[in-house]
Amino acid sequence: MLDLRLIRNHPDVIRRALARRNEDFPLDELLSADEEWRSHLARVEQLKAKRNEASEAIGRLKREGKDAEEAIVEMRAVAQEISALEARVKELETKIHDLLMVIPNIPHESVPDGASEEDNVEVRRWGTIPEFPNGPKPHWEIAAELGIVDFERAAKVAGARYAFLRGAGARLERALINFMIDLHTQEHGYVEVWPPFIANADSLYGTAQLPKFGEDMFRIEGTDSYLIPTAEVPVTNLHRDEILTADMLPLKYVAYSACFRAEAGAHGRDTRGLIRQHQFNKVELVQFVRPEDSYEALESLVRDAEAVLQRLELPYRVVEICTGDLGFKEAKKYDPEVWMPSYNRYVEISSCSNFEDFQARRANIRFRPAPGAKVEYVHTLNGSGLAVGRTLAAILENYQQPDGSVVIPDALRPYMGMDRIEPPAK
RNA sequence: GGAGGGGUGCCGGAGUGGUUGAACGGAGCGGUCUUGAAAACCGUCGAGGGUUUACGCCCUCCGGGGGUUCGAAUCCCCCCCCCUCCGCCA
Repeated sequence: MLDLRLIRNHPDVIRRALARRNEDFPLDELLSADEEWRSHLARVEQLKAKRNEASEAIGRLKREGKDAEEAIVEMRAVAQEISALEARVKELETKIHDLLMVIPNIPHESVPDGASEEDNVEVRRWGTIPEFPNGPKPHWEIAAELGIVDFERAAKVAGARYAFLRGAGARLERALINFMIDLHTQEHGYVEVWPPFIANADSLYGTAQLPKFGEDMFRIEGTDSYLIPTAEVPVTNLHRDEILTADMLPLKYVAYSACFRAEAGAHGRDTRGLIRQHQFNKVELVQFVRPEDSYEALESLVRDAEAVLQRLELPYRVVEICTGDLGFKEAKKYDPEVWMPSYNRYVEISSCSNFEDFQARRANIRFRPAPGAKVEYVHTLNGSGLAVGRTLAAILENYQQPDGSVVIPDALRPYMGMDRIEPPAK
């Protein structure tokens, strides 16, 4: 959510932001609703002031045992006028609020202009792309031959876009989760939390999945709760409606969660393998920081995500997302992308964003900069560190061997208890 | 799921229709005292919004939403959450 006063006083700033995003938004409608709201509000408040004054006088008269009937009758009329005007005020407030909920965040000045993902900017590459003389096998073939992923039975049990991991596959998933969390807690200063995997509508408004993206989530029938699409939701909302003290910041959390995505509109994309599932595991990093620190925090957040790829010795690049590809709530975003041999390209495996105060305003997360000072909104950030299923796929593909086995990256061996996944004996 | 109790400011905790935005504590902030600190004492101290060049003025907020009333933290209705006991369950 943007600051209504910023919109009111600097509509040019908003207009430019919308243009950079190539986004249609009825800004003039919002501005005129705001103007009308304020003029009605002024009148209602005048009447209320009058009423308050009269009510106090009535109280005084009654205490003195005098007759107050005349004033009461007069105020009865005023009360009616107030409720009529107030209805209009509320209507306008609802309209303004609804519009504020769907106006996207302002891209940071440093975000490259662009129309689509074609215009995203690669900022760095790391690692060496492996060669496969006989061509790389896709991870779903490798997994099938190793007997570690079962899509068919998952389809029988749950449906399309679910997976059963088995044996070393299941263990690899679990090893990755533990490895990632340990790295972030022990070396990057994050506090581990284990969140609920269900969140209520208030939380989803707070982090801005709602109202615009309800279709992408699984709603629990008969409730206003949803399966979380990412741990970002519960972990950011951990501090909803709170005033933090300055010494708590920066506040850095790492959380494992299963993530659930209905993926409306994704039919036909990445239908094979582990890349796009309705349920997947993710280790998420979430930070609450002072506003002046948030861009520095974004850089270190990306480095924290990259560290996972480096430890696993997976080749990757980092892409800076352009204005046209930037998500609704993001002010700036970097996507680390891992090399996926069978795709012959880099594939998104993390997404690290600074939301500035966009989520903090919605979720009402504030802090007191100094004892006695006025409260301010914090800045929130988050990033995957990393998407576990995609990491597993990347390991299978990048570490595949000519004999059908898959070597386990060194960093993972203590967690796996093996240094190689062997194909079953025939 | 059933029964009972409860949700008040940064925290604790009063307050059941008329100067209560809220007593009293604590924390914080400013000051007196002190070489310094502690203690003591004095003062200050919620959030959001409208309006104003500004000082200020005004409105709203006591879990959320409706209602009654000239007037509601206080009365009525619905909902949510927390606690205790019972049931169920891992």
